[in-house]
Amino acid sequence: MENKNHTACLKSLLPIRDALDVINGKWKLQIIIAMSAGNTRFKEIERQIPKITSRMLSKELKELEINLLVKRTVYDSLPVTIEYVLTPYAESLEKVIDALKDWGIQHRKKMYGK
Amino acid sequence: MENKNHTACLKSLLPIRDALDVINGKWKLQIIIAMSAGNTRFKEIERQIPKITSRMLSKELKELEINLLVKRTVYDSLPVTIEYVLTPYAESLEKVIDALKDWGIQHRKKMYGK
DNA sequence: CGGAATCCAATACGATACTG
DNA sequence: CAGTATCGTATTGGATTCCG
Repeated sequence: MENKNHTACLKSLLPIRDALDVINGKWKLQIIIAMSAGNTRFKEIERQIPKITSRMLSKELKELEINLLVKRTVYDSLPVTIEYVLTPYAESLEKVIDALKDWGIQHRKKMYGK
Repeated sequence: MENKNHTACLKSLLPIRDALDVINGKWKLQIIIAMSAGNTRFKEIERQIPKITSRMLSKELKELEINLLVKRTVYDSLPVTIEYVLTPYAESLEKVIDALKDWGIQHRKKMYGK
């Protein structure tokens, strides 16, 4: 970081905020994880995530859908069923998530001893 | 992400939250950028960041110091001067920041067209 | 089942004034 | 200069109830 110039760094603030907004919040990553484990139905996902409320799950799924990470499909069965699946695009987050995880792991060691 | 198992993903949530907590918020990265440009004094940093208040700068600098990213030094000059510098440890954030920036850039293209 | 509506609590952030 | 104190606002998340 120190070897980059100021204006170049400033310009990168916007995309960084974009990225943070997408994955931040208390539930987004937990939802992605629950879905990556194969859960596709609203109630299924809800059961996988302790303490989440239907209100928050609904809200977060909408945001993930807007950001093209989740696809929502309504099936015309009786009763109608609704399926949530991660899009292939969601895999592009992997590098970001891994970077955060790696840094988080070593930071925790540094802060609280290994 | 899809090819990892659920419990392994769940375990990574804690370090990810650690990392996000450190860099999240409206000002943290702006402060780091201002400091990486060579600003070391409180008022200097404040001037580099439009709209930040002394209250927020003070609060965020404390948190960055707690997380070992910033070193605060009091010099016994007259009047006393105080210097803030990024620690070498702060450079370890580079990979995280770059990953966020890269994803953010391509996400913005995907969402709003190139 | 898959939510929406309403209300409430906590936290983040801002404005302003002031201090050693 | 380098902050602190106080207050107000805004955004976020939670609890509960209800609906087709």
